[in-house]
Amino acid sequence: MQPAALEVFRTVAAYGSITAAARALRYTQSAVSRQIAALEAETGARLFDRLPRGVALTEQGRCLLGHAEAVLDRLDAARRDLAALGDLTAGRLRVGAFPTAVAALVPRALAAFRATHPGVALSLVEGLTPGLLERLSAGDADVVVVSAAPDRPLDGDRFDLHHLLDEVLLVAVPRTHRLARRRTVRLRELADDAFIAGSATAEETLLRAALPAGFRPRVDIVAAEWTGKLGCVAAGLGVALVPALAVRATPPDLALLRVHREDAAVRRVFAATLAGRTRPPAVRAFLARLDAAAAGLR
Amino acid sequence: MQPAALEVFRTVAAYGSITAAARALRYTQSAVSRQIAALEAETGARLFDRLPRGVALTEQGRCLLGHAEAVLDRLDAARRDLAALGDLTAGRLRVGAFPTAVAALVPRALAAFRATHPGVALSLVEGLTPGLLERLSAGDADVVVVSAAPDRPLDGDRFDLHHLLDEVLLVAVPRTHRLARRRTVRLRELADDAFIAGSATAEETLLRAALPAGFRPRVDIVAAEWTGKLGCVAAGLGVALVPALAVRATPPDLALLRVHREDAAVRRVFAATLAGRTRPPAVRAFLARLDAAAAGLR
DNA sequence: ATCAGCCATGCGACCAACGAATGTTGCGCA
DNA sequence: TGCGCAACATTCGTTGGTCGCATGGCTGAT
Repeated sequence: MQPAALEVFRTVAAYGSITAAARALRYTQSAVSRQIAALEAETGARLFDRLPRGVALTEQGRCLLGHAEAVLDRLDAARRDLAALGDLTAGRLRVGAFPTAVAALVPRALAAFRATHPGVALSLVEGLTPGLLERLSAGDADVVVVSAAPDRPLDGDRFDLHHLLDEVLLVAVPRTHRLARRRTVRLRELADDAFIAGSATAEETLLRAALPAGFRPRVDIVAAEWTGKLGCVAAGLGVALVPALAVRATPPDLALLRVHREDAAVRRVFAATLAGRTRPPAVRAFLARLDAAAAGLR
Repeated sequence: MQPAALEVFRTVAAYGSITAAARALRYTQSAVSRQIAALEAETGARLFDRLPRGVALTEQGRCLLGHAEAVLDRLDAARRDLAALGDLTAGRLRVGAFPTAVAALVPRALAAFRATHPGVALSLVEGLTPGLLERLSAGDADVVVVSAAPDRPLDGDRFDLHHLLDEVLLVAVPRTHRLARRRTVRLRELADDAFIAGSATAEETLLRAALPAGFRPRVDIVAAEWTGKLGCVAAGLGVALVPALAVRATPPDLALLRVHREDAAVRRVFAATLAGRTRPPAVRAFLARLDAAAAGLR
């Protein structure tokens, strides 16, 4: 029941002649004759009636023909699908990323990926680093973009980590602020400024951890959304801490200043895949897009 | 892409281990390892990630697995179907027969066939001999029951003819008829009797041809159906010619007499299949039932 | 540090399938 | 009726693929 034999069988059935099929397949007549004989021996059924001019399918031959064509078609489909997976004209890519990466980095990479590989089905889930790595381990994601503080590195044994960039912390100030022309500030220079905090959880878990232990900003206003937060800053109500990845472009009515690296521990951003697993072609191509997007944001 | 390789692939995927799959398949580990390697070379894709403990499917491996299982399942289905066709637990049988054969002979054979092979789908079409042979040639019937006068034999080159019986001509007479106790009559003994003819066409084409040239029966009544015809005979309105195959059993109120063989040319009844074609198992089995049914009617 | 488990690979042997040539059968033509 | 042709079957020698056996490299556990 080898596919080669089924192909021979199908051709003989189509031509109604062993000799003609042999010509078409560029085999000798004896080879085709023996292939058919072997198939008949294996199935225990006579598949062709030998007529004076050629051969004709028997009932059992017609029965097998349908199955044979289905099998050969399915094998072709398998080859096509595998090739499509290889050259990225089909397939899927399941990406996970932490919230601020979803703001600009990952969407840009996804857009570039889709532009060149429109056949690949994309999906994106947002989550926090531990949950994302859990998804990756469970096989529910192909690649996840995660972050880690330098003093708490990720498990390099379980994951292959592809370093994308180091996230810097920015301070958004009004254009009229006294430090608006500076490129870098120390946090102690902002000790007297009013801080506009973001949503409780994100602010607590992400930014607070990044700040040095001694610094306690004075919080006057809490704004849940980034737009509202930056709006408050632009209106002169105070200043705000912003992860660099959260801003797609510098708004015209405020200034973004880097926090001095000694004041804010940068978070390292990686693309993670399962260790020991070969990265599917789609993942490899997406990593290249992520690199480009990260370079644009650096 | 040989089925054996796909089977190995499926087993390795199921066990997650080349060694375990080899044990299950009663192969050596090296054979399985090389089968997988060959499959990867053929597809141009890495199908498994080699882990410290066993192997794990890659994305492309999962893609192939679905196709491989479909192919293997279909091959199993093909084997089952062929076996079923061989042992008559499945398949179909398309029978054709001329009208009087449909009265008793063919239905009895079909009933016996169905009793032992309930899985085979049966179909029966009624027709005249030329049309039936046309159907057979066109592949629209598997076996046809046909009749022929001895002086006009069927084309033995195009058809394999299996002789079932010779149809005798009967005369139906009332129980009170002067010849009712006889077993055989000469037609000239009925020269003064009134004949009840059947439907015009059937009577003309079938019976008239069977009668000797010199005999002209006196026709008083025409009755289209067999039941009405025999009813008229029972009522004493006359006598009627009846092909033996048209009567399932002797009605209680009339007598059936054989016409002397010199007076009526018997029609030979055959089961015909295409010459040079091997008879499918269902046809062979049905021919045996036809033989038995014919023996019962002889 | 040694051991055990797992996969990859080199080697020799075997079997299956191929091509070339020949045999067999049935049809068509002179 | 005999011959030639066309198509399928069969035999023989060769070749390539696949198996078992053995070995080696690697990793995690005792």
